[in-house]
Amino acid sequence: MNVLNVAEKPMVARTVATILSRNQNMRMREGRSRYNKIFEFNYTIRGQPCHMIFTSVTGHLMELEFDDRYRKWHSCDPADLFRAPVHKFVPEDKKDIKRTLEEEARRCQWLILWLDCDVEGENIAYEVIDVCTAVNPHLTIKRAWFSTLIDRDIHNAAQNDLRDPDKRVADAVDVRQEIDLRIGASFTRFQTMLMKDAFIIDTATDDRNRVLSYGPCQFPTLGFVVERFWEIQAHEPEEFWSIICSHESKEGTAEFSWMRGRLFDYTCAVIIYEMCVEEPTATVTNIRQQEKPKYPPFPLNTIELQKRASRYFRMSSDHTMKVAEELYQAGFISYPRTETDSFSPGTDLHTIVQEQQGHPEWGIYAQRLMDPEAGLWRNPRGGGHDDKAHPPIYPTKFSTGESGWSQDHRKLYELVVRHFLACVSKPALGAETTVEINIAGELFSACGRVILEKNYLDVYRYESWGGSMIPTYTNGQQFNPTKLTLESGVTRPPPLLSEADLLSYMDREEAKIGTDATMQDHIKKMLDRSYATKDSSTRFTPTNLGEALVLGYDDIDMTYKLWKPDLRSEMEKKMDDVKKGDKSKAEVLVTILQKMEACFLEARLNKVKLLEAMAIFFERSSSDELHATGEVVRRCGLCQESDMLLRKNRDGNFMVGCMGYPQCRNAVWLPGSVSEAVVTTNTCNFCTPGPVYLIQFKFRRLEIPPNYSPNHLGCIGGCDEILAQLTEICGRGPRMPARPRGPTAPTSNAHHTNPRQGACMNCRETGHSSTDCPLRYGNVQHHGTSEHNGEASVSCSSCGTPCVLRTANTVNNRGRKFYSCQSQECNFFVWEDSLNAGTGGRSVTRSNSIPALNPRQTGGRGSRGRGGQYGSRTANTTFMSATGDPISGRRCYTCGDPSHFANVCPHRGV
DNA sequence: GCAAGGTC
Repeated sequence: MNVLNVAEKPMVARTVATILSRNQNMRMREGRSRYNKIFEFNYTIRGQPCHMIFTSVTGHLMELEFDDRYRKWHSCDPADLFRAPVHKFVPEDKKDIKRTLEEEARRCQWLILWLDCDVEGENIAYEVIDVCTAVNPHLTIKRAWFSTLIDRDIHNAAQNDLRDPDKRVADAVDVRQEIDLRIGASFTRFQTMLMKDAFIIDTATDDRNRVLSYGPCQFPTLGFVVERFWEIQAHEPEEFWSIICSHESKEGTAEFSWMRGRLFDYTCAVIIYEMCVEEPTATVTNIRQQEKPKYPPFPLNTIELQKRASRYFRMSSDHTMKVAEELYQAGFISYPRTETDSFSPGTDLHTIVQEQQGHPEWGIYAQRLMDPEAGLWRNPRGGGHDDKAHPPIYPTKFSTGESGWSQDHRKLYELVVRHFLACVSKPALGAETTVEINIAGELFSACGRVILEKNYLDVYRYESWGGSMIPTYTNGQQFNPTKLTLESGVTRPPPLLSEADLLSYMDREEAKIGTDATMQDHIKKMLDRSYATKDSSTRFTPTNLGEALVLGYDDIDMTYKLWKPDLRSEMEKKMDDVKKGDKSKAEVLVTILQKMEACFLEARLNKVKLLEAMAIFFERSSSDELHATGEVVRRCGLCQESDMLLRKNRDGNFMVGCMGYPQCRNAVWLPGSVSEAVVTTNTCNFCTPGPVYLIQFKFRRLEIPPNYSPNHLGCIGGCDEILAQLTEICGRGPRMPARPRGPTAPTSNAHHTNPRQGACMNCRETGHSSTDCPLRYGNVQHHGTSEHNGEASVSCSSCGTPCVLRTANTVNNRGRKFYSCQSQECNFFVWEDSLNAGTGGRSVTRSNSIPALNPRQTGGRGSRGRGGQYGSRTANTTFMSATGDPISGRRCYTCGDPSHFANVCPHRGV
C-alpha cells in the first residue's frame, strides 16, 4: 500500500520520516518544489506494510482573494468589498508544491496529514485534501495527532492516533480569513485614499509606498500603545508628603514606613510631623512573624516565553520566535507555539529532568531534583490554560550548546531548561517579620525577611527575592528613632508600554489579539507602518500618525471601537460556535459581515472626524487646501485677529474656518447634509461678540429627518438649536466656536494642554486649553449632566436627582465649587472644575476631619485633643486631604479603582 | 498598494 504523508513544513517531513524509518533505507528525492523534498521508506502500520512517501507544504497552500474585477484599488467602492465575491486559489509560488502533491497522490491509496495540531493545521489539511482528492477521489484520509517531534510521540501517532480531519474546525478558519480580508481591505483602501494625499505625513516611510493599513489585529495593538500614551499625557503630577522614620541599632537598621503612606495635604502632613517630632519616642505595638512561600512560575507557553525573553534578554518577540522555532526544528525543545501552561498528568517529567543531569551548570540541580532525600521535587502547578494540542514548552534533547548556535540560541535553550526545572521544584521559603510602632499616635511599620530555603530560585536565576535584616524588637519596647523626616514626592504617570506589557494585553483571556504565533507580527507591523516606535528599553510610543488614526476613530461614535480589542474577541467567539458545530460557516459570515459593513458606513459618514484628527498632527497638503475664498461670517473669537469664512472643501462639505489657519485652527464643521450655504446680511441678535452673520442653508431632503425643513436661516454662533440637532443627527457632532478669551479668562493650564502639540486634552483641537474648550459641555453630558441656559447641571450618579452646586469652605479648597447630592445616603460628590477637565463624578466617603488609621490602634491619640473626630479608615485614605476633602475626582487609569493611582496599581504590567 | 495565518 502506498501512503502519501504531508507535513506542514519541510523540516517536520524530514524529522518525522527519519523517526518512522528509524533512519534505515530512507531515500530522498527532489519534488517539483526545491524546498519540499520527498522521502521514501517502508513502514508497518498496525501490521499493514506500507510504502511511505513523505513530503510537505510550507504552511497554507492557498490564499483567499477577491475576484479579479475587485482587485485594483480604484476598481470599486471599498464598501463593495463586504459583498464582492472571493475565491481560494494556490498562489504562483505554491504551484510547484501543488503539482508534487497531485503527482504523488495519483499513485497512493492513503493520505496521512502530519500538519500541526491546531486550527490552522486543520484548515491546511483541507487545502491539501482538496488538491489530492481532485486527482484521486478514492484516497483514505487520516490526520496524525502529535505534538512533539520525539520518537515515542511520532510512532504513537502513526500506530494509535490517526484521526479523521475535522471540517468544522477548518470552517472556523475560513470564517476568520474571509472577515479579515474584507474588513482589512475595505478599511485600508478607505483610510489610505482619504488621508494619504490630504496631509503631509513626515515619517521615514517613502510617501509613494505609504499605506495607512487597517487590520483587526494590528489596530487594537496600536490602540493599547496609544491608550497608555494618553494616560501618561493626562497624568497630572501631584505633590505628596510622607514621614520617613528609621532606627539604627547594633544589630542594624530598620526603615519604618508611615502607615498613612502619602498625604497630599502639606499642612496636615506638617502638623502630624511636628506632633511626632515633639514626642518622638517610639513604642513597639505589634510584632508579626510568618513564613511566606514564593512560588515558581507556571510551565512555559509561547507568550510567557516571549515576555520573559524580552524581560531577561531584551529579545524582541519576533526574534524570540525565530530562535525558538529553530531550536524546535533541531529537536531541542518542544513545539514553541502553545497556549498550554500545565502538563497533562501522564507526562513523564522525571525523564526530562534526568536528561539534564549531566549539564555543567544546572546538572547538579537536576540531580538534586531526582534525589528523593533532597525533597526538592514538587509536581508542577498548572496555569489553567490548555489548547489541547501541545504541551507547555520544555527541553526535548540535552545539549551543552551546539556549534551552530548563536548566543540567543544558548540563552533561549537555557531559559527553557531552567524554567522547566523551576516548575518541578518546591517554592522558595522566607520568614517575614513585621514590626509596628507608634510615635505620638502615628503608626509606622518595618518589615524584614530572611530566606529560609531558596529551592527553585537556585536554578531560576532570572528571579530574585531580596532578604533584608531588621534588628530584633520586643512588644512594648521603646526607643528613639535615629531619623524622623518629612519628605515630599510627586506622583508619577505609568510608564510607556513595554513589549512584555503589550504581549500581556494582547494575550488577555477575554480579548485575545492574534494567535500566539502571530502576536509578534502585529507588533512588528505596527512599527513597520510607522504607527509607533520602540525605544532601547523595549517601550512603545505612538507616532503622530498612529495617534491621529486612533484619535479619529475614537471620535466617531461607532458600534465598535475599531481600535479596541472587542471586535476581535467577538469574532473569536463566533469562530468557536463554528468549531463546535453550533452554527454554520455561512450563518456566522452573514451576521458578522452585515455588522462590519454597517460599521464601515458609519466611519465613512463621519470621515470628517478622521480628517480633523489628522489635521491636529499634520499640515494639509496644498492640493487639499480648502478653497481660499469664502464669505465672512464673523470675527474669530479664538485668535481675535482674523475673520471666519464660510467655505466648501473639496469633499463638498461646508465649514466655517478661521482665515488665520494654520496658526488658528478654530473651525465650525457643518452637517454633511448641507447642499448649499450662503452668508446673508442678517445678523444674530444673541451671539456675541457680534456681528455674527446668519447663513441661508439648504439641506438634502433625504439626508435629514422629515420633521426638519430643507431650508433654514441659521447661526453658527452657538444659539441655533436646529443646526446643532442636524449636526448631531448627520453625524458631525457639535463643533461650536471656542469661547472668546476675555481679560478674566484663565491662562493656558499646562496640565490640560497637550505638551507636544498644544492641543486641548478635551477635544484635542489646538488653539485653546481644555478649560476653554468649546466642547466642555458636550463632554459633561457623558457624565450624567445636562445643559440648561448655558449652565451645566449635574445629576447624582446613584439616585439620578439633580445635584446642588455648593462652594467649599475648607482650608484647602476654599471658594472651589462642587456638586453634591441632596440625599444624605448617596454621598455623590464632584468638583465643578473636574467636570470641565473631562473627569466624571464619583461617590466618595466623606469625613470632616483627618481620616484615621485602623481605629483599633488609635487609642493613644485622644490626648492630642483630636479624639473622636476621626472617621473610619477607608481604602482611599491617601486620596483625602487633611480637611477630609477628596483630592480630586480621579481614579486609577489602569484598573479604575479610586483607592490608588495608576503608578502604584497592583494590576499594572501584570 | 489592503488582512491574518501558515511558512522558506
